[in-house]
Amino acid sequence: MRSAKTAVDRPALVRRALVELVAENGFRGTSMAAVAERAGVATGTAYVHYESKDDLVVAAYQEVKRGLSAAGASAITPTAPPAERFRQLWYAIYEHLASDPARARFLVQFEASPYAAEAHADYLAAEDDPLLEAALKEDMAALLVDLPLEMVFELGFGPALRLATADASIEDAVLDQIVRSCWRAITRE
Amino acid sequence: MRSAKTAVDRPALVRRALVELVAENGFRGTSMAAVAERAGVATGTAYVHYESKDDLVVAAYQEVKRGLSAAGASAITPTAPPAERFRQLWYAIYEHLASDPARARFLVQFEASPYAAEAHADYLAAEDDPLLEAALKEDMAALLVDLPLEMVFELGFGPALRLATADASIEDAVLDQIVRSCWRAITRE
DNA sequence: TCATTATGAACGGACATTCATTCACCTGAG
DNA sequence: CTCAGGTGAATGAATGTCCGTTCATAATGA
Repeated sequence: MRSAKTAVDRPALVRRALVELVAENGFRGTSMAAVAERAGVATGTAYVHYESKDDLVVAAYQEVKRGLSAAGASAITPTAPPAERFRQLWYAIYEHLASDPARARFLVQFEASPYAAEAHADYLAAEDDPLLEAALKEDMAALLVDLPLEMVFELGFGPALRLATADASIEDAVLDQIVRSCWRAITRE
Repeated sequence: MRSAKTAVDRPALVRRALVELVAENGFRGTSMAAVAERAGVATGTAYVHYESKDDLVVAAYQEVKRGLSAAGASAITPTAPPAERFRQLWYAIYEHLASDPARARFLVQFEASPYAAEAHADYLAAEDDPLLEAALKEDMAALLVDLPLEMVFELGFGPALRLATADASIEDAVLDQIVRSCWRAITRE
């Protein structure tokens, strides 16, 4: 607790190794043995901190999502008008992910997988994405298209996620245009 | 005995079973035994027609993609202006997938998976999406944003794919708005 | 010392793949 | 028309590998 040096956060190493390996090889291609090796830890260590592979996967997902929320929340000016808040959020999410594409690739695979269905249930029970949702709500809600919130997120932020998946960097002018298009996609006419 | 005409297309049954099971349970959750059972054939039958599970998965993907191209191609009026051709294509793709969400869910998972990387190589070698690409090219190309073709597809048609994943039907007015937003997303300002 | 965490060999089950055998259907000789 | 023989498809039990998980034991540190 005192010295920062001796304390190695092994659970964090394990989560990070999982995210990287899933990004590289998919869920089918990443074994717990490989995760442990990448994390520099013994096979059994992951099971000291996580009940099962699924448990670890969900924990890693939640960590990535929390990081995303934090990056988003710190970028928002609460007093800005909705379109501007959306732009701030969008950029923050894109840059957070693009600075570390492994997270983006992990997210894409997780959200396409049946893990997402399970995690979604827990999620709704525990209030969906408190930070991001709060940032969108209230005055913004009146402007939004009448679709399930899930689809609003997909249309609004899905492209940020998927663009961050690629290594190629994108010019700011093009990004600007894409952000505006995303905003138009989720906005009433 | 019946006429020889009654022959069942077992490879097609196997591909279809794979698509359904992957849509329901993901790649991790679908075994070849389960695929065979769903298809109503023996375990070994799949291996008469496909070298491996990967081979089957890729074959199923290509079939779904061909179906998509066909649906798109038959919906296009070659003489219509680009924006209108895009709209026709978008609707055709959306309706083709929404009429059978298993295909959409399979595609989403396939394209997020490491299978996609392999399949992509074969794809580029064998000319990328001949029908769709041709529909977009020429007079349309000049209007498009300067991004890799892959991203143009993602921005332009990704929402159609992901919307088709849900069971909830969407009002035409909303769809119309989304199509226009997709067009704006891939179009120069 | 005691409690907590780490270790990695070992276990059991699941899964992709194989293969010896059976089946369905055709061919053409009788 | 019949039927022996040939061909490829179909079968499903068997095989070997991989992988998630466990656990007896060791290290760590308070």
